[in-house]
Amino acid sequence: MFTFDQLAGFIAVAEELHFGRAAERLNMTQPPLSRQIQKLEKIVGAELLERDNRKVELTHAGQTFLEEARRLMALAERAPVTARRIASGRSGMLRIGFTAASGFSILGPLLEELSQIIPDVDVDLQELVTGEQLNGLLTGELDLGLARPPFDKETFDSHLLYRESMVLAVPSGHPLTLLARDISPEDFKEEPLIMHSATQARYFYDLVVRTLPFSHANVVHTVSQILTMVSLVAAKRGVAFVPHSATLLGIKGVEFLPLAGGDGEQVELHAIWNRRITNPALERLLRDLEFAME
Amino acid sequence: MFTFDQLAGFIAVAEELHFGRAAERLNMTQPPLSRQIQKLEKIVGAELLERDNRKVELTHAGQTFLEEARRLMALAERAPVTARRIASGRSGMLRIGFTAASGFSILGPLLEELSQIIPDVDVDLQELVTGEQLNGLLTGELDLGLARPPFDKETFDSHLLYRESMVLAVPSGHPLTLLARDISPEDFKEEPLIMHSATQARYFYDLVVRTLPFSHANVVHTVSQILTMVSLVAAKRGVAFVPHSATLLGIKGVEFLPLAGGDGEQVELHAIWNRRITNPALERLLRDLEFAME
DNA sequence: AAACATGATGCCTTCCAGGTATCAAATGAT
DNA sequence: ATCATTTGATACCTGGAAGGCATCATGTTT
Repeated sequence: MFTFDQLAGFIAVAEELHFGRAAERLNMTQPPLSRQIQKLEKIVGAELLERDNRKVELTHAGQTFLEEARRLMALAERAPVTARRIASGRSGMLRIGFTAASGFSILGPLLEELSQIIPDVDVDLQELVTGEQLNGLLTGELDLGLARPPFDKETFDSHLLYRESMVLAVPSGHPLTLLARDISPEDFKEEPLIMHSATQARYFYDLVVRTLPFSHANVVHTVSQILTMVSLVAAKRGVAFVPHSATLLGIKGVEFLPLAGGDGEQVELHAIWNRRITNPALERLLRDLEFAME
Repeated sequence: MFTFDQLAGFIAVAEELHFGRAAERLNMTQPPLSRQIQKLEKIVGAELLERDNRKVELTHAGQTFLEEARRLMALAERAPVTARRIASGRSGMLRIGFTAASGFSILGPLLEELSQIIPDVDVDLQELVTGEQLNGLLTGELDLGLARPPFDKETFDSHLLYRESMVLAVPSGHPLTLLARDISPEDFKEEPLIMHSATQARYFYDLVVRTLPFSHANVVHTVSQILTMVSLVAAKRGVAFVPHSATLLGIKGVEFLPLAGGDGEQVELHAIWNRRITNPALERLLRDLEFAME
């Protein structure tokens, strides 16, 4: 195999059509350059330059080999640059998982911010429930998750992105909309309830069970996605507890009523990542976002 | 700049994920391979492989650098093959000039033959009068010409491709078409004549002047292209001497009558090339066609 | 705890690339 | 015609780099 030095030598001679000047350009003397070209021609197996004692000319084979040589040199010069960009996190690919509910609120601004901080990084988005995200982070299929607790603090590091209160979604025209005050547990104890799945939407389920007194007897549906929930409310199947950002969905036929109390029923969205970071783009992102990395 | 050996070493390690096995594959021992990779990483300016004492893994930068390295190696392996193909004339580009008249007869079969002998050679065709072809052959803008004498036998070598007789083109229904014998000079001494240009179509002009007695007083048009000539005949502007292959033009309203005599009025088409051949594709073509190369 | 696996390091030798001096051949000037 | 000039090729030498062998360092397995 030939060497890059030989290629550079050939390109210089092909451009100067003069061994002496080419050698000067390469900061070397003429004799080794002559030998370089001879060796290259031997390796390539074809005469590339036609030279008599007065002038140097490219052969036809030399003309096309010159193109290939230039392409090789360009590629060889670009490759380390690309590698360094990726190592520094300025380029590459970031795979982000998000829960459907996080899409309403934080995803848009976050992507906007990403394109400012790491503009050359491709972002791959996947809608996944929290459990699947954690799994992806473990296997390395995911770099960053936008999900809700609980998760293993040993394995994962996180940053609280967003905290919002729960509201009660009711069909338009429902009697409760006439109340001029926040909703209390008393108000919905008779209402048919659309509830979160205990397995698929464990975070919401746990939160509601923990902070809002309600009767399981009232539960008429069990679903895992906020969007489904709000749609069912619009269809007058019952009322539901949803995060405040669900108001952004813009579904007609639903109204959202504040809940009295105010503290315990707050839901959190975290950015979560594996403490064993291998993706330089993620590293750079976290550094630039100044997330605490305890 | 890194070397191809370093790239090959990196590719082997990246594929085996094991220095020992990679070294074996490369027919070398493990220590120099380790150093090779270290040097490559230093040159590239990024960690490409993450290695502890138990396993080897590609970093993100390493993954993309691996692709670039493979591309480089593939390109480097292909380049000499292409160069050799061109040097041997099995590939490349052949620029052929032809006169309009030669296009009727020989060009089709010749191109057919070219695609058999040198299938990977691109053929660039240009319609040029003989003088322009000779000029192109001198400057190297043309590799082969299909033209008519005269030309300098010192500079150019040639091969007679085709010899055909001249015929008289007359409008359909012309009285001469009723003759049951070949045409003699007597027959057209009163006919209006469409003549070849003395400068632009010197070969035909000289030939006609030399071999066919006619009166300049009868000349009604002077043109340089056979096609124009035949079209004017069809428009009943007169009669014209054209090579036999003009019958292949398929222009309606024209008939072609044989001329008595038979020998002197033959026209020749030659393949002509510069004796200083630089294009390997031409060299190969001539060899394979078994043209005499005195 | 001992044996094993695996990548890194130290040291030696060989080989190759580059430098200097010079040659060979063709051109051009006196 | 001869001599100086130009320019690529060759001869010979030297320094550095790459590869091999032996060994180390460290983590895993039995």
